[in-house]
Amino acid sequence: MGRGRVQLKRIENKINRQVTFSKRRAGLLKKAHEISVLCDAEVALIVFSHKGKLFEYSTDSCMEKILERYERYSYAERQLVATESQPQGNWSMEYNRLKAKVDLLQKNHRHYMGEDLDSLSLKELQNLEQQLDTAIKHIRSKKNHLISESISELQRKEKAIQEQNAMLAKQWDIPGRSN
Amino acid sequence: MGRGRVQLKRIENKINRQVTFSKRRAGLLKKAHEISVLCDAEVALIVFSHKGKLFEYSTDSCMEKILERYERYSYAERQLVATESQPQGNWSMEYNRLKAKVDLLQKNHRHYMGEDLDSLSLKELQNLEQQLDTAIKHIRSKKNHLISESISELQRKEKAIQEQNAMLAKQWDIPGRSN
DNA sequence: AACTATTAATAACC
DNA sequence: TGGTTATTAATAGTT
Repeated sequence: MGRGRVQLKRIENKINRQVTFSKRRAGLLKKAHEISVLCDAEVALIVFSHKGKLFEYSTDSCMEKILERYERYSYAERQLVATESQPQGNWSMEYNRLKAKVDLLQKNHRHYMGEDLDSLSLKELQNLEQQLDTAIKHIRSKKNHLISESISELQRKEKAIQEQNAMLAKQWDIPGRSN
Repeated sequence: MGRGRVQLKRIENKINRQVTFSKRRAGLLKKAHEISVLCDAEVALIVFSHKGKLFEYSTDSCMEKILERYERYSYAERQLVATESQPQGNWSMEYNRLKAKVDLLQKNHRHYMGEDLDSLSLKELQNLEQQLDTAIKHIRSKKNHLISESISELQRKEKAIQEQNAMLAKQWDIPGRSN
């Protein structure tokens, strides 16, 4: 949508790239905001320019909450990445980062325990409820699976014992009773 | 860019909102990808639908790296504030202690999400179920409280408006009509 | 899921 | 950067 089509490849001209970045960035942030409002969606957008400058948009200016929610969806993978090596450079910074993470997790955990709910909005409560509902379904299904497994295990044992009993009875029957 | 302008406000029609979400989401992801390629930028985009479904785009499909870069960026600012209570002695030890704590919390959290249940015994599953049951009761009660609060707030407003209407009606009635 | 009349975004230019 | 304009791209309403 400009004078002439554009190939989807890195713009080599530096000036041109910078100008396009600036314009498209504005457009992208605008569209992110629009879908967020129009469709009642929660959006987090992070853009690092080629030079490393940060631009961001998040619904209700609440990036951390959205990232936290995102992490809920992908913890299993995140763990592998996050448990990598130790910090190279600034210990103090990395320490604070971890500490903040612990705080976040603890706060989140309290929510999952049904505690400290005062800070949550109705929407957030509904999300939490739905999440817990799903979790409890998984847990019940797992539990029932375990129970039915142990029942069939017991049944198998019972059957084996019965067969053994029958065998034993036979051993007594054959030479024994005749009426 | 469609037949007629569109107001920047939540689309109330549910079907319409869903369709618009689907279309705009595709557009947004496309634009995110384009700016990423054209301008050699690093982009992370997270979208939760109204119903809570997750959609995402990230440059080189590497969301975690970008989020970590983001956190490094934004924690760097908080660093100034957070430079209080830090460990006195062995950084490495303290760091590992915290890291272990994070791992534990994350593992625990997954259980609360109904994930990674294989390692749990029947007894543990039952405890977890009971815990979640309690939590969900608290959450529902909090939610209902919020809802009923907002209902009585609305009723109060309604009443006030009705009174105002009555007043206005009176002002017109008294000097006006004689039949 | 397609279609198309419109609007919106933006590439090139200044 | 910031503004203008010719074009293309996105999409709202419709089928």
